[in-house]
Amino acid sequence: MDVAITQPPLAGWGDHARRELTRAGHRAGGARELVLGLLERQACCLSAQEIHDELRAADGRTPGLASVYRALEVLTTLRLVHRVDVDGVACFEPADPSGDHHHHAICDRCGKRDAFEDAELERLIDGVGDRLGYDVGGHDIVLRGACPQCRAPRLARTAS
Amino acid sequence: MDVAITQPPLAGWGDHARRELTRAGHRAGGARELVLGLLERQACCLSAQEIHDELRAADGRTPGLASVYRALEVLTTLRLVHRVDVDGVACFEPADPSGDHHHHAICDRCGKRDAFEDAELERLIDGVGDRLGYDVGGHDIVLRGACPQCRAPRLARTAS
DNA sequence: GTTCCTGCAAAATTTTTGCATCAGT
DNA sequence: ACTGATGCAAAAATTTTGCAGGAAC
Repeated sequence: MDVAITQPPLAGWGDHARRELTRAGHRAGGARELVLGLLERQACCLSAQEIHDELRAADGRTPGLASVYRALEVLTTLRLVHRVDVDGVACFEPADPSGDHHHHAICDRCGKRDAFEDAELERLIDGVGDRLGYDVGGHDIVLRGACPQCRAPRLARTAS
Repeated sequence: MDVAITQPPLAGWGDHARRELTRAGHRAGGARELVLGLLERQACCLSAQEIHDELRAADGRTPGLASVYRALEVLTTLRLVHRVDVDGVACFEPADPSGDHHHHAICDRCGKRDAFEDAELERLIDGVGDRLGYDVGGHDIVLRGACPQCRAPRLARTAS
């Protein structure tokens, strides 16, 4: 199988991120730690608003939305999280320290976001960058369509 | 060469789009025609604001920004233009009636947007969709990095 | 003469910034 | 104590919507 569906949260990412934040001279504030702690438990990307809502639902203490954005900005700048544009809104997810990364398939119908990775795809993309003469720093791939669950009903209907 | 850099505007796209608009029961208003006419001459994607500014610079008559958005919405719905998210803002470009499409490389430094296509990449992406069980309706690939022009100076400096 | 299209303004959404205050080192 | 981090509110940027008037068919 060439395509792996990445499910589990990234092991050790949280501590790695905390170390890097300290190393970059950042203090351990409450809001950023909450954002970090949430991302740490997350398999796939979340928007700033979703992070804010999740934190409000989970803890009683909710950081301000602005602090969520500021935390995400710092984390993105330090390349500890990746920013992904999903349908016009920015989503964020832990970045694998090893450099591995995945891409996303987003369901048109239910909004579900799946992650996948494919080594051959990465190789091909690198080749494209080279041939374009670009010094490629990163890339994003987004598939849009109907996820297996959402497409199933109409497959069944068609088959009947 | 596997990678083609798509440069020239899409021949015949404008007329195709006008036909499709008529067929869908849309009237030939002034604002949409201006947007269409600009996109027709464009090689790569433009944001709504860029379209608005270009039209103001070119013609004396400038359609309202809202009309630009409305025109783009209609064109996108009819699949006559593709919408691409570039760094958080929506950009639009003519969609090839043949179904061919390209992707983008965006320069971190100068903001230049290049287009490229790669048949093998398309095949691979299709395969990924299949293996995920998605009924893939579309996909976007964006490369970010330094374009040949912007990376050249620092290559020269490194070499000296 | 309908009905759609357009422009303007207002609203909604998403993200950023200013500033006073609080907290970490 | 010093300086960064936070919360709140205001501002900015982007996109959508309401409505009255104008244009296409």
